[in-house]
Amino acid sequence: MADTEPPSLEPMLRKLLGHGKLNAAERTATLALPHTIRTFGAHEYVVRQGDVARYCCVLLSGFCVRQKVVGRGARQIVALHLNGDLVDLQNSLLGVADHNLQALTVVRFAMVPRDMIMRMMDEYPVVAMRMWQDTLVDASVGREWMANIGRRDAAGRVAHLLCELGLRFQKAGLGSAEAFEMPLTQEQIGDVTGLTSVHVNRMLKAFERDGIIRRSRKTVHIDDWGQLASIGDFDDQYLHLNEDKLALS
Amino acid sequence: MADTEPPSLEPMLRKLLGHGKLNAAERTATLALPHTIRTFGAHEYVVRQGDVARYCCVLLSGFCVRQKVVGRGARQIVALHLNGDLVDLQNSLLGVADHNLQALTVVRFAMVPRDMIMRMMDEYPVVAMRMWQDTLVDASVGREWMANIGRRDAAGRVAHLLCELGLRFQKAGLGSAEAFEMPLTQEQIGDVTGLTSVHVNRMLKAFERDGIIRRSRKTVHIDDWGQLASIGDFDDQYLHLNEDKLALS
DNA sequence: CGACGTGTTGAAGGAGCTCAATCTAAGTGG
DNA sequence: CCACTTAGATTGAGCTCCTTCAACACGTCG
Repeated sequence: MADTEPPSLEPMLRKLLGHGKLNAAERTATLALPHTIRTFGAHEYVVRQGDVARYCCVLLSGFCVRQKVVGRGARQIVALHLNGDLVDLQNSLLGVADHNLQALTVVRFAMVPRDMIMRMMDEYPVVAMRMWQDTLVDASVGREWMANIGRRDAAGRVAHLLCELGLRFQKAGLGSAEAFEMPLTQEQIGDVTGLTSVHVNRMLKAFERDGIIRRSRKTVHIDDWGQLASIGDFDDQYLHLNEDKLALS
Repeated sequence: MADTEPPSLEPMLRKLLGHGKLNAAERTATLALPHTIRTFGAHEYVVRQGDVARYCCVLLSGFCVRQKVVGRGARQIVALHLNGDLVDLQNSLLGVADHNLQALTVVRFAMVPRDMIMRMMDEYPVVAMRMWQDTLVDASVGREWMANIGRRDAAGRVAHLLCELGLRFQKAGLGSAEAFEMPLTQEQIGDVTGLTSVHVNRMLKAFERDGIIRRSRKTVHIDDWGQLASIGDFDDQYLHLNEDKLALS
């Protein structure tokens, strides 16, 4: 289980460096965090609502979502994670998970025990700060999704999501902003945007008809980014991709 | 301006203690955080999207909301803050505000410079941890709102919000769960729930007709909590009100 | 090859929106 | 103290965007 020889946590370090500087000692300590590697199958639940969370999961490969189930079965996806994301710091620091964590594809995690995060906090406050910032970016994305679901029409919601995916995939090295492999089914796109799969389909077809996107297999090509961004009222500021880190030491 | 004689930050300390223990030194250091007191009028913007955030605001009295404006004018309220809340740690740690902070009523803040939070982080990691936890609870509420907006019908959304307000007001000492003063106009309730003010009105009237709630002036009485919670599919877990703090030292 | 998950399409209905008028309460200035 | 103003609440009518239901197509994988 324990598998610490290769620098498994390198994707996490890269993510944290995206939020600001870390000195050599901090970088070393980050990579040295004890962890185990675990694999989950597609559709498998990694954490269930109500579980006591003992691990912070660093996503090494694959895709997973955080989601809540309301009333009788309807599902809302509240976050989408890819490559290098620190998943479930949220839950693990609050003790009891208030939502589910589910794998979309086969997924590989580096599981870091919560206690180790706490110790890191004490010894390397700056590293903790970077982790904190990461959860804040998550929250920022969440706020944008809220606005997306609450105040845009169906076309806007889907367009906005496509733009976001493009940029995030590019950043994660999984494609370009204009061409990437869609990890979500149309039903899952609906669960992100608060729509039905049927209506998501109609929106996608409409974009395709209008020459804004093209699809082949699972690949999405965004041919007219400008128009898609306009329909989705998309402004990437909320992703905090290119923050001026200087402000934060 | 500087007004450090009375323990202005006491509400913040109380909030942080809600997330876990702090020792005497940590409590003292928290109360000793340098800050200035500022008052804002109703409807005034405290922070605007795009602003460089230099302060973390502790809400001493009044109500404020965090909100985003999409496309041409539609507004989505992404968080509601009352008494003692640490507002805008989110923004202040990320540098550039990705949303607006607006006062609903006359509002008094203790403004703590961001640098002081950063220093606190170094010297008292446990205090920083409690602040982090606070932002995580904010995020948890945000996720529930997302599910509310995306996957419940209009009656459910409004009912859910009323239940949440009741519990939060009770916790903040501003009323009981069954009777509190509504700080939001129906239009603002719409901006929280992704509905129009007209439809919010119809939902409230329906609840009143069915004997679930009563309203007089701005006061809301919840007469049938069970039914309201059922309509809103309400489960207070996401508010993390009574967490088992023992888990976190 | 057959089955299941996913995507696609049509038709019909309804939940919530838009527009607009009216009503109420709480100021505000004279 | 009262006329006037204004923000917010209330109500109705019509409409539309999105859902629901249902059928069918496609492709991938056993």
